Amino acid sequence: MTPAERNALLTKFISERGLKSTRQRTLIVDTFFESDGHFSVEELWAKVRAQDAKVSVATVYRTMKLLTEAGLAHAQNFGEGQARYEPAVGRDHHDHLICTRCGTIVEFEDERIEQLQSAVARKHGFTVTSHKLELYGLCRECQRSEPRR
Amino acid sequence: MTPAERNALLTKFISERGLKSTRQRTLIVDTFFESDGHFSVEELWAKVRAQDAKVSVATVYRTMKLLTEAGLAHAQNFGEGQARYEPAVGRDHHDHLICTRCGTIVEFEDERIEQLQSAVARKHGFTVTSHKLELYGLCRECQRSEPRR
DNA sequence: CTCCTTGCAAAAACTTTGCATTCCC
DNA sequence: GGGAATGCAAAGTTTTTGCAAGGAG
Repeated sequence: MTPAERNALLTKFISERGLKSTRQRTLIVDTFFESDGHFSVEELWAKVRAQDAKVSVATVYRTMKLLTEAGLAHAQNFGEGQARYEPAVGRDHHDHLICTRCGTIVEFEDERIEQLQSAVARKHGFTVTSHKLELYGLCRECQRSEPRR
Repeated sequence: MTPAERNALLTKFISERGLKSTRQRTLIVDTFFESDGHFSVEELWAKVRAQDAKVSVATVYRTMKLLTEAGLAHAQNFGEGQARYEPAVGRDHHDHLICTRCGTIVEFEDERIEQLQSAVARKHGFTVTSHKLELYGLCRECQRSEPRR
């Protein structure tokens, strides 16, 4: 999805709710979508402050909450004690492979797994609205540099 | 696995490391394994304090960390901002179906999903050591009592 | 006796909130 | 001008840690 399309969605969301578009908001949102990855609030804050040193963490938290409510970002919890956000719109659903040594996160998707998940849920009478699949291990590089001991 | 078997593992772990078996430790461990479920530290602490009012949270945290290192418990992070622990040994691996309305947690396992996960990891050069699969939605009861609007 | 463990309270890490001020529209 | 957003600092949460006192082996 293009920045223009994303901005259209955001503008709509903001105007529908009587919210306002501010310098900080714009900066945070642009920074977040610029390089898509998986940001912690702290990392995002660092990037934002590089452009405007006076933006407070609170504003970053508030903006990410807003983006999440607008459906433009998803909060992921990889068990590090702090949430990570990732862009959410215009991207296919995907899951994560996480290297426990270097922290690399690889995204993947597998239609067959999704289907099996639906089947399992159905069997238990559940209606599934979302899911989270994370595989933890060592990436190729870390397997090399950290030989079995 | 029987309490006896579990205790054997724990005793081994403790003696191997020069640790000690204390009243509090025993109480917390027994309470944790007694009714297997998914406890937050706070819930576990409440149960423990019902038997010994003077046990501190810190001890519960320290004991659960110990159990985790010993491989007898696993920390799960369902994104509530606080971790939940579940017994880990002598049970087959399983994943979770979580009702987002009433909080019910159903465990399931599916060999085919596991196989597909391995295949995906291999394709990306990862060696997987663990994984987490959670399906979020409404359980049968909550679908009934919360009709579509 | 030794040194591990505990309780307590303080500290840490992450996130939210209250309030006066500033800024959109 | 008026309501919304910001910055700041204070407060909340959850978890960890330092230290003196107590306890297991």
